[in-house]
Amino acid sequence: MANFQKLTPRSEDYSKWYNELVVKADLAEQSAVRGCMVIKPYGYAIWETIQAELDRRFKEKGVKNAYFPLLIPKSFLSREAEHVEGFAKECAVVTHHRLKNDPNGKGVIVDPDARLEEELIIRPTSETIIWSTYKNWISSYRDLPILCNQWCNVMRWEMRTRLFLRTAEFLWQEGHTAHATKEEAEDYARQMLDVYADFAENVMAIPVIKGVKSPNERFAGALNTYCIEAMMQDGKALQAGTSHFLGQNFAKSFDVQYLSKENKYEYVWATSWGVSTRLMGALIMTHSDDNGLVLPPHLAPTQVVIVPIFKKQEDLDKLMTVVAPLFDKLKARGIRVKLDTDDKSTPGFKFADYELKGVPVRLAMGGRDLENGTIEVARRDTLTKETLPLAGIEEHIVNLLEEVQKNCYQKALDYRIANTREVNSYDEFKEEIKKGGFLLCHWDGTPETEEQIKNDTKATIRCIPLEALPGHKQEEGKCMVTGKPSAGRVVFAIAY
RNA sequence: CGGGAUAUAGUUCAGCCCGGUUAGAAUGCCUGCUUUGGGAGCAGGAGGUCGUGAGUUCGAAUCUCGCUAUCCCGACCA
Repeated sequence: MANFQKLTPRSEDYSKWYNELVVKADLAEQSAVRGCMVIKPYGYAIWETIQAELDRRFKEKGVKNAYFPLLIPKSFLSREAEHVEGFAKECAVVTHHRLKNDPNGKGVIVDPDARLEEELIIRPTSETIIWSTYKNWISSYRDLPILCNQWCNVMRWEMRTRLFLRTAEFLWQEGHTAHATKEEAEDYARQMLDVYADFAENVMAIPVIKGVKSPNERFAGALNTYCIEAMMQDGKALQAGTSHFLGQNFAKSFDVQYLSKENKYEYVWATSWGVSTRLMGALIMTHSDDNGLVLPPHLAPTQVVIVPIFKKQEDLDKLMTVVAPLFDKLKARGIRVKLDTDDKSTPGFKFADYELKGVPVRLAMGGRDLENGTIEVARRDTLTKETLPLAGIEEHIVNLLEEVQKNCYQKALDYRIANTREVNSYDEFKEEIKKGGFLLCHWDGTPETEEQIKNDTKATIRCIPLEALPGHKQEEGKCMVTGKPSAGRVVFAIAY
């Protein structure tokens, strides 16, 4: 094996480990354009599973997919003052529409005569273009609700980027809904939060805290922002999804009104909600270990890999009489299974490589197993293996995949619980926050106090939990900084 | 945008301080043989405008200046 390079261990340098893992597990790589990534086939396959699972859940909620343009007229972004303030600093602007040959013979230059009358903004999010369109779609209460989603790319010109976690261009879905009443819109924003939480926990095996954002962390232009927050293995928080109740802000900015049953004009109520390729970062930092990626089975492009161990073609032929039917049986059970008969790399290499790629279950069969009627079953999450009778192994594999899925979730949840603690004084807070994790504290509800805490410690309020966390009560108290009354403990953490 | 560093083979890096024929290593890649139950071994081979532009010099990867790009720290952001 000579100088094969292992991953940097997490304990040594967590962010180095992350960067290496993303590249070595073949998920993504840096592109020629600063801040933009190439998502490689293996990484994209995982994203496609995320898309498929979410898309199905959206459709169950009555959502339809649509597509709105990449480019947004600059004037649209001026309509909603608060909204534009949130994004103005990170927008890419299209100013010209033509290139021409450089008269000095050095390739092409931007044709100065081709300046756009109105500059176009590459979407940082699509509220404005969508609401300018919804205006044309809505005239009566009969047109409501409108429940649209789009899968697309957006661009936010970030200063500092990291693969999946923060890139200048990223993939996401953005849902945009229009409702007749405030109650319906608020309820819908909440429902979509539940969709996200259900998806995160049951498919990605990531435990999340459902909550509301404090005013400082709220989406620009929203009246209320709901979120799901997850804890990474280094104790930092990562926002995994958001759902906004936008009130009538965009309806008023774009003059979207409907005629009610009572023949009165009313402004429409709105929501928007989204998750992005950042979920890939959450996935990696929740489950993976020093040997590589760990994928929960529900998300793994390959759930089971079968590795026959052979020296000669005859050996493989013999093994195939057993392994090929097994492959078919597993496939028939709906398992995403791969049979690796490649003779160009050794079993040892394959074992290490499938571990790096996070394949949940690995089956190995060689001459000894063939004689004994057994097969070696290795699970990625625990790195354990056992030799089992081949007869009826499919049933075991089906159950094992579910067990791995559950274990991934439980491990992550145990970690979060172990690193979530109540803190009552600000002095204690300043010490505890250095250790990472979530701190449950009383806060007086003012942006000023949150700002002060952020300046002192870099910690922010990740959310105001909607329900009590396991092992903790929702209770009134006094703000740890000002001593003023607090309605309940909120979650503080250092965030990604 | 401030502060620091780096730029040499596909990748990671050595060489630079102290200028001198043909710029090295590891890994990866290609070929052949031998191998295959935890990242195989041996032999051979291909692969470089030394980021870019100027300057100093008989001579520059090496010294000087400009430019560009990347990375780290800060600021900004979710």
